[in-house]
Amino acid sequence: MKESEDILKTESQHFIEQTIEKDISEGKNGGRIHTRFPPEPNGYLHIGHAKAICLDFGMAQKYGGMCNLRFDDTNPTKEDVEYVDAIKEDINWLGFTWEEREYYASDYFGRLFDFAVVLIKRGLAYVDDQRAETISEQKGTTTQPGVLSPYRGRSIEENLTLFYRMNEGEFAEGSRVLRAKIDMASPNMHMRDPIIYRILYTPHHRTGTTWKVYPMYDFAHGQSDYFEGITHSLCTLEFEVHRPLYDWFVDQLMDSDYRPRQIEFNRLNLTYTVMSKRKLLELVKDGVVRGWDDPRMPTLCGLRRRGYTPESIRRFVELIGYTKVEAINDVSLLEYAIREDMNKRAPRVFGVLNPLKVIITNYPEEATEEVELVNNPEDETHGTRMVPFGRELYIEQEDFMENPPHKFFRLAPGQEVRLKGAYIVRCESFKKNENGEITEIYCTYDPETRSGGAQADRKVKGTLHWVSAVHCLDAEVRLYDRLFIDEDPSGHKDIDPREYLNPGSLTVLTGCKVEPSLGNASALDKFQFQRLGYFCVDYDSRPGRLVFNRTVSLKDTWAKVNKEEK
RNA sequence: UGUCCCGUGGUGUAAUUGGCAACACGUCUGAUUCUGGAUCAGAAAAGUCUAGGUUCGAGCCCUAGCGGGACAACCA
Repeated sequence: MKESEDILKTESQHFIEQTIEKDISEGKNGGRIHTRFPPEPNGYLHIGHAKAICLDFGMAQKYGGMCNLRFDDTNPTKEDVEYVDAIKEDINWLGFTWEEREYYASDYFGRLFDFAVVLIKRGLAYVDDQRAETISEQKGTTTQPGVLSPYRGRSIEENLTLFYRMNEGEFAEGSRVLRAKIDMASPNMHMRDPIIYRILYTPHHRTGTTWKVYPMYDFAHGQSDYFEGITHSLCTLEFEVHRPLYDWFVDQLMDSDYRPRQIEFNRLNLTYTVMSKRKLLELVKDGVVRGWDDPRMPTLCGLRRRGYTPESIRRFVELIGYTKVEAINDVSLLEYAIREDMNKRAPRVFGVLNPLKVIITNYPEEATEEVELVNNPEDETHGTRMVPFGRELYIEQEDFMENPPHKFFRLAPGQEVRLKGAYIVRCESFKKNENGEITEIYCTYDPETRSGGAQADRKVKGTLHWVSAVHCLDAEVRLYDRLFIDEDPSGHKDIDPREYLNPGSLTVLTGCKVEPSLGNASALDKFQFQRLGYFCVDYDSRPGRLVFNRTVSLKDTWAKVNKEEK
């Protein structure tokens, strides 16, 4: 019954899928689907871009189309090749490919220039000699129409000559621009004779000094879509008001039934972080974080270093969906996505973050043995491993209390716990130093309770992780917390998000102890430190000097109970 | 005193296009467990921003409000 219901239940589609399917059914563009992902190479990609990437490439995949990678490199003053390579690496890492279709808006500078000439010849573009401030003033306001530029009536010949001369380097930057002649009274500010070409002498990272004039975004994007045969140009909501202009240029360009259309969706916002490239750049420049790939950054390289997998990011994007509602998504959903992924895949290991020495007084002095531990209880195929056990061990400081509260299931004087995979031990006594800090715990073990042994089924409340003191490896562990203490740090007018920085966003722990099997782990290897969370080997890690990043903690209901009782 | 976009449990989304408001996360129970994790079973939680209208029937269509956002870069 339930199964048939599931089958009958039509899979729900978001509004972009619905639009695309409608276009297909109406036979638009011959039923062809072609999208593009168009980053500007002026910074690193962040998880907001991942949302766009999943859509652009995802729609192409789903509807048997193609997705181009196109660098929107129309502003040489802000762009650099450094970013081109990083962007490509991140897209590939996420699991998408543009095959051989790697394009640049700068590839179209010639065609764009020719198109501008066509517009001039049709009387639809003119050279304006006024300064930026004057043009801006004449634009009017959102409630008042603009005034016409005194240069608006120039002859076609004069416009043509001036535009060519602009590109020959005869005029200073800022002295002249080319504008489309549309409507200075339009309620849409973008239609009030938008600037389409400006003079720039900064060399371009790909075209060098070939060009002295560069097209503006609005004069490059739709046209590039058109040149590439893009059918669905998906972008974020803030470009909604640009759409009439996009369409206006396409109208001038069209010479067949083919036409690209722009569809806008909501940008990704995450709680407790900032997402704009500018603000992220400030964090890097100010040294608030260690770089673009700092594990606290929402950049893809940062998330990668933190231990996030491409699968978890794609899953998160799938969970939040695409709408036109401006929402702020909870980071805890992103954390859910990585936990869900790692739970199935990450090998379980023992790591002790804040070690406390335990001595098993009735265990033979020099003896050592190996116990067998399951690598992943969620997946038998991961097998088992042998972990050394001995008389002296380390457990977590948190796992012992001299005066335990009610319902504390761990070690305390007279209380019993299981050391996972090994024996049940009872705390008999402990030692304190002159500061009153507990330095050593003395336990006895019950040899019959070894896992798999005669008394193994004896029930105790708690199970602890541990490492053997003589065998374990030292490690540094970096714990991360949210970068900001405010849910929406950039959502307050006139307040700099940096006012809300979390001073405790990074905690570096040294002298942590991990089991010996971790000795040859390499960068980005991922593990579950049992009872603690998911951890990932950092790029800084070296044999003999291991460094781990905590990706995310395990859900900790004990911590919650504790907090509530406080 | 403009134009455009958007208002559905705490959060994010869905509702077969006008037919009993569903799913996920989170929360709370209980079972189970050699991870206080995971897993399994169950529960609470919105009557769809407001007021009208059309209709047998409105989250969906219409009107008017209210609230939020985008737009006046030689940025993208």
